[in-house]
Amino acid sequence: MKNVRKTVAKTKILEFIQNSKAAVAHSDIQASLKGVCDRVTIYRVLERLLKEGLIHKIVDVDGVVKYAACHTCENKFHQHNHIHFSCEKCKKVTCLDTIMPVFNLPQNYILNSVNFTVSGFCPKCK
Amino acid sequence: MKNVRKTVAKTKILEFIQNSKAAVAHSDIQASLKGVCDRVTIYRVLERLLKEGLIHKIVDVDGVVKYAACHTCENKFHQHNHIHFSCEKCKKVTCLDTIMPVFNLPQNYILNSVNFTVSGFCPKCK
DNA sequence: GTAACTGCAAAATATTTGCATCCTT
DNA sequence: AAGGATGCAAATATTTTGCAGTTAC
Repeated sequence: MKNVRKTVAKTKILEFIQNSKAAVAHSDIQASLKGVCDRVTIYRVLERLLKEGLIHKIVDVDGVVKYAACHTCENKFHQHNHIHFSCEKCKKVTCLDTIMPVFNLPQNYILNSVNFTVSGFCPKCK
Repeated sequence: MKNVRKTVAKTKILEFIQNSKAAVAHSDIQASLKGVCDRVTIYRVLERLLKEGLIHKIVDVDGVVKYAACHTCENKFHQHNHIHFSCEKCKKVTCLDTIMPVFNLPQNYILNSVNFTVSGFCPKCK
């Protein structure tokens, strides 16, 4: 088992993600932590945070990769089958923890994980 | 209104997509049409096919962009709120036209489009 | 002290743009 | 003939990798 270390970069990046109401892209982090750490370090820290289960990764409708804190995840059990809402105007991606889509896969398909993204206008932009 | 032309590249690319059971990536098309047309042409043709509503674009769980024919779309009305299934073993993405997830957005959110991707194992790989 | 982490350079990928030329209508 | 489509070169963007030096524990 790999040792997990607490570093400045990791702390700052995690704080930034946790303090953001919407999911953030690599470029958002880079802009916010200008001078604090390298582009590459951000990629590597994000990878670790994902592996440690502190954040989750969202690929939004446009193919932009974003990250959000795992507020709703209890410990090891990641419950990511909620919907991510992507606003077409302000471009913000938010996790709609409150609703959960209902569906059944056809026979013989085995479900592992779910990535639901819907887009439209958020309450502020509508 | 822009004029729409029928060209060799366009015909071949559309055929290839329509004959594929799973959604295809740019690289799949390129591999299949080696020598027939340029990388850049493929990008541009895909753009046109999208605009003309003959194919639709899927960003899969890994962020890979894929394209599939619009079998289920009647003319102008694109009904893309079906689920895309991404197999973790064979990496194929298929459209599950038969099922439709049920959900309700929280108040004041306006829904425009939907992108549902689930992953796991397809019947062949399970 | 050791293994994890970081920064910098560079490679690998993916996508876009400009422009001269070719082809469909 | 005219304007859309294509090929090639090159720019841009995004992510990954290698490696030497630094830091957390």
